[in-house]
Amino acid sequence: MRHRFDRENCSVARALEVIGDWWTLLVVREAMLGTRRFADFAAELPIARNILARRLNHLVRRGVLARVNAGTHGTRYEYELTSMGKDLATVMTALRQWGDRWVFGEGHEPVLVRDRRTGRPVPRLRILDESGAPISGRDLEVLPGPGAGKRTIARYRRAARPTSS
Amino acid sequence: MRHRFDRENCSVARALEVIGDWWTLLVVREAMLGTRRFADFAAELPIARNILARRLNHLVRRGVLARVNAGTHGTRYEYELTSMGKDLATVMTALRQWGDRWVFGEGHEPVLVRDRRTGRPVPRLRILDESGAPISGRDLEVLPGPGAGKRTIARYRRAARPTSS
DNA sequence: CAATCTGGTTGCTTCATGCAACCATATTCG
DNA sequence: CGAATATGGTTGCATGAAGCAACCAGATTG
Repeated sequence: MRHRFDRENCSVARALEVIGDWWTLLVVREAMLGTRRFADFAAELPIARNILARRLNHLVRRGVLARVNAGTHGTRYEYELTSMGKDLATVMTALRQWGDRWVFGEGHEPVLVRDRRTGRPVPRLRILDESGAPISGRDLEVLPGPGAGKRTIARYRRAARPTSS
Repeated sequence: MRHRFDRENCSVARALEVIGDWWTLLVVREAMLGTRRFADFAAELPIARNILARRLNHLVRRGVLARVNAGTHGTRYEYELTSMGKDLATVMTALRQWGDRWVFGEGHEPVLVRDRRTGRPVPRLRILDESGAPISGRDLEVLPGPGAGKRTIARYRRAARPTSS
């Protein structure tokens, strides 16, 4: 059976357990673009309908989407992003910018995201310190956090290796 | 057969084609923590060895990792991040912070990433404009970019919908 | 130069994904 | 109101991806 990251003590792994399945992040992307109904997701994405149903259910169960009743004469569902889902905007932006840069290349971006107020494109996300200055990769230090388990602690004791730049 | 995003005109989809497979991003995470050799990846991650081999090859072919010869009496390989790979730090940080916040919750982070110079944790990534002020989700506007195909353009003409907050 | 370690590959099994057909309920139209 | 159609799925089957264990060639060590 495919390995699950459900019990893994790592935020990246656990995040992937929620949004790491094939198609899942594209479903979220559609939701961010305003898609709300099953048929519209199915029309925008070349995804199999049974898989779409599974992904939507999964995202609802995990709290990324909410299923709201939109029927007038009975029940008819729509899907909307929760706060948890909207908060994926940062992940989505990071991923889009990485793809823009390394897959398509500057000047060949398929979509442009800009600030409606100024009309200027959204600048690249950067890892900044509290004063707003960039932190270089070499200055990033990884160590066990308050929720670390024994295994994590052992591992970081074993490896006082620098993260790559 | 599983659908491929190879020809999709969307940076998110194309980025997922590179790093979206099950396990792939955790392999990259290990590389960022300093792991370089097959056996060490295998020891840190509960991944099947044939899948690990496949992932490493895929990442090398796509330019995220480089395979360098580290043998003294013959060929022995190590894997190191390329610039393309190192640039995934932003994606990784966004994903880790999202998992920290929504899966583990504040104060229960399994690992802490901090600025070596100050000892302070890395603040949350934010979508900022050029002057450093946060851009609200409501102010993000999505439109076809210079590399947009006909389908993308038609789609955005059809849908002048706001992105969610 | 024999023993062992490294870095995989191969074969088999099980699960995830894709495709097409089907179906119950909601909605619309005459 | 009743018939026609659209919506939002589910089910069954085929194929490919991931897990497991055994195996193997070349590199390294004693």
